[in-house]
Amino acid sequence: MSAVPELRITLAGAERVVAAGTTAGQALEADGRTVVAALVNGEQRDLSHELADGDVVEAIRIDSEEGRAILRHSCAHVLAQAVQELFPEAKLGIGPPVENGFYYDFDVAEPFTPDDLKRIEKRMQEIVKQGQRFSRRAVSDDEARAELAHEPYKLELIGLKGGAGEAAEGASVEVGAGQLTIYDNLHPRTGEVCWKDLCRGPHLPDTRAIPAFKLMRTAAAYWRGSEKNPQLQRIYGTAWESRDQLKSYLTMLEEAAKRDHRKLGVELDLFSFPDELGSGLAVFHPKGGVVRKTMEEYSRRRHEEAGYQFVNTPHISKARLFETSGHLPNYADAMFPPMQFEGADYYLKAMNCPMHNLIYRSRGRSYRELPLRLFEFGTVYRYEKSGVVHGLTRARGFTQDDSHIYCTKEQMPAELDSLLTFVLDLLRDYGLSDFYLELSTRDDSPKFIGEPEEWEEATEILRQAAQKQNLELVMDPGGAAYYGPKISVQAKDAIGRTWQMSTIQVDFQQPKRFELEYQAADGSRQRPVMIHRALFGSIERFFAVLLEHYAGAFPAWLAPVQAVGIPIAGEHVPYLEEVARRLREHGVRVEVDASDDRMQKKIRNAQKQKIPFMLLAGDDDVSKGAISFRYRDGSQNNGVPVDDAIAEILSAIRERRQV
RNA sequence: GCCGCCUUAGCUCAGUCGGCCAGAGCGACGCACUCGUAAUGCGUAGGUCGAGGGUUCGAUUCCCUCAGGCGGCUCCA
Repeated sequence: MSAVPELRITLAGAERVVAAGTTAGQALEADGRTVVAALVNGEQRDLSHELADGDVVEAIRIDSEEGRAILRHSCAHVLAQAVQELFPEAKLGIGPPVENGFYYDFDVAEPFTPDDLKRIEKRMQEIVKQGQRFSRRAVSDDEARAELAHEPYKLELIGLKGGAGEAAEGASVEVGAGQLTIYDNLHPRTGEVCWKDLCRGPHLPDTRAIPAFKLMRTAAAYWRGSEKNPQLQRIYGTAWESRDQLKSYLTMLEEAAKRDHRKLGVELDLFSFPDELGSGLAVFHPKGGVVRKTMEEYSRRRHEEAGYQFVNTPHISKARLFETSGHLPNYADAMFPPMQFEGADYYLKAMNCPMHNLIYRSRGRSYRELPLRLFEFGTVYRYEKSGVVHGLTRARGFTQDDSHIYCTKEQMPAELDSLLTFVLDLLRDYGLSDFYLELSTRDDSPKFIGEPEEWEEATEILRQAAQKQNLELVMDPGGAAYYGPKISVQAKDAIGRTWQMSTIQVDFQQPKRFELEYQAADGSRQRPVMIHRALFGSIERFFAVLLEHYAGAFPAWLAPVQAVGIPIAGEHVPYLEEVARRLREHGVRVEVDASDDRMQKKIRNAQKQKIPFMLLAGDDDVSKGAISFRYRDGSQNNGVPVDDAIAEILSAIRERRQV
């Protein structure tokens, strides 16, 4: 034993010997600005964490995902401190980091105003500038209770310790499973405790290590995520490792706002939500209608090729059908209330499957018919609560490209496999290319019905089908439909947001409830398995996703107006009309702008309408039997012979190419 | 459904600390202009200031209720 005991540690992969009492920060030679925390034996620790013999230490940089989360969490503390200084009666909820930012929940008598937010942000800046130290201190449960006697929500969390996963989304950052800790914010010179919070950590070394943050908005949120609990006032903020990063995040938000489908829908005259119809009910205008028609026609063709049969079903039905399907007992409150007449209750349909089951059942079925694939663009109506309606992505009336596949259990693996491939291929044709898959399974919630063995079997088959696609597979326990597990295809759009697109669900329940049967080769009667599958999810939602993905600049095959003729002067209109006539013969959606606007204005208008091809013609073009292209990016291709121009447009449309 | 904010012309937005005929730009319509790659000029029409109720001598403005929208929460078969 030497006088100064030594520790053997592994630092960034290399063996090292350091003096006892060395902190993670010292070992890493961390500046506390770029390296803000440490990973010790796989656990996140403060830089001030004292190392033990055998520890494996790695740096956490502020510009890593983990580092940003720590930064944001620390920033949430600063927010809470500022709020409690300005509103001493505010009680603390939880304050975790979230994607791109953080929030903190407070119980206050009055909701925060935009003005309050400004004051809070200003106070936060002062705290950041002051450079208060985050200091960790272990406490017993009883000590914590005594110190936090005036914080009822924190006391509740202490009581839930260990079951933190169930306490609330994000509560695990307050209380981990083991020892409770409190973080004190210490004044940089006096060392006096300015503020403290129950927290598992880790944190930045001090508040000055927060390079850039901004408070974003306020909102109410239920305590511990349950509508039975009181609502707290939540403040959302964002924080980044540099001012530039903050700025580019804010720019990204602006870009996202610009391509919001609700805004583009008005600007491009695609659809609207007349108040007279009611919330969540859209009408498609001619330009939106033609995009939709094109999407549907292509989908129909592909389904035909893939062996689907087309069916049609009505929009309302007697209650009995939805009792049989199990929807009414389980999901009555998501359906519009019934209409009564002729002594019966009629419901607007909220799903197509029960009606497809009736088609299956309309006569005896042979194993030779399976897999039987029924397809319908089926419009459904769901009573979405008033606060959740959101443009076309969350509507009360929408059309599913819905199909139900009836097959034998043995056919299921092959069917699911080809189904997933079909779905992904089709999505790629619409221009989405970045996917991952999510497998939603049951948990022990009572909402899931059916035998656990059936669930396991179906889940396993889905998992295998998913793994064959060589895509990332994310598990979603508890996210299944009540009747069976599902795979959903999540697609990333042009600015990196993910959207749930197609879902594929296995259902053992409805075949039982509807007593669906087929006659097997051996003459016995067997029960088919049912696979629910919507590719777009809903046409309206898919429309919105594509609209945002392309920021309104649809590829030529989908664009409402594919080409517009722009005469240099009025005398060139007949020439362009002739070009347009020839294009129309090939089914191209083309207009000639014969208005008395100036040519430059016509270009501007076409540009704003995001029309793929502008066809200009003046004397030069007319004399050569040519036209001049202007594309959406502003580039030109002048004097192109009309035949070549037509060929170029047709090939872009045929190949579904973005131009 | 819950919390907060919002609703003025087709669109985007001024304005009214309660008071004469409520404004602009874009768009629409009309006239002139006929122009080579993102806005020609002039003129005209267009609003029971989201709906209903209340306070007031007087309400677009203040209060209440409802509808619709936005941001969250909860929910999303």
